[in-house]
Amino acid sequence: MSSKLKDEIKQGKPFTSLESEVFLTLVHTADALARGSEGILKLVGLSPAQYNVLRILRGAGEQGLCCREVAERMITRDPDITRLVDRLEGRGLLTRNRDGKDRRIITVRINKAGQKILRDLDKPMEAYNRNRLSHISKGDLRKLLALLEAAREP
Amino acid sequence: MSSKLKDEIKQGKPFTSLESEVFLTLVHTADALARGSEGILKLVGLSPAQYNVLRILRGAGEQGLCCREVAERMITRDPDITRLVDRLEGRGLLTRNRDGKDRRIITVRINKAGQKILRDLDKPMEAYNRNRLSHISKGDLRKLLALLEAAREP
DNA sequence: TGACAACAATCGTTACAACGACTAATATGG
DNA sequence: CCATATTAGTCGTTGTAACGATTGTTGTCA
Repeated sequence: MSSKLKDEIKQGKPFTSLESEVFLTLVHTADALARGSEGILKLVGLSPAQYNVLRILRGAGEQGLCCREVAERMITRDPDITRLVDRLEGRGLLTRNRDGKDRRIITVRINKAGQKILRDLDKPMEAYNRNRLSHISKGDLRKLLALLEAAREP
Repeated sequence: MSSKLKDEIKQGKPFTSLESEVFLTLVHTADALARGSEGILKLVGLSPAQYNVLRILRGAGEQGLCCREVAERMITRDPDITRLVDRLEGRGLLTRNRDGKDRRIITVRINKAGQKILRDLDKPMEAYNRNRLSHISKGDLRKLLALLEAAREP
């Protein structure tokens, strides 16, 4: 069972370290899983980052969030939230308002249309995630989760 | 230790399933690790995909590979190898040749300049990977590797 | 207070990813 | 052996990710 990725990419040399092998396998696995979910998102014309923003805003509720907070919560970092939010606003899925005391801040809120598109995606996405990982036991999933969180630590 | 990502993204609702939580944490962790290595690659002006292609070609050695084979071995899928190879050829890091019997096939080979740029990156990349994961025991790294490989299974 | 640092968001530009249509070369099956 | 399918790679186009510079606003402290 060792060095499956090595076989797959058919490289003669072994990995230089266990850490590097974990690193490459982690990125490879994440890409493979993400690709699958992109297929679902493509049906409604959302990019993974756009979907992520909408879900963050749904989680934030009525009060909304400012751009910086959205950026901080993204699963995948994006250096230009303005453009990302621009496109979602252009499609009528969220609103922007400068309503706080601090006039630098723009509050972003998901609207009805945005919530509807998320509701339509909830079941297929959930089904995809469960299917994709259904062959791994709950115990192993919890172990994987803990190790991934450890790997993300500074 | 449970639901660290939930705290981090400050979302009120819990995850809809353990599988979804693993999915999001996996993508998030991979992104965090990949971002760090991009900083190293940026110093020499390579994208992660370009770096990946060069490493694949180094692994393939003298005989080189055709575009399709390069695509298959990529850690991160890319639907247009032509352009990717174009840029690397434009920077003089690899060569393209139509030298087989099957005249559809273009063989791509890394050259001296490409090998040099990889050699310059080897140590910093290795150091980054090891540092980033040095707080996890070898046993846990092996466990993580096995679980990631399982997660990538169809 | 007034100069300056820090911060929130935006914008200009460049390069690249993604998708599909396309050309050329080789296999296949009646 | 010819028509057709398949395969390898390329190219046109669109949208967007990335980066840096910029604008407007608020905080800070000499």
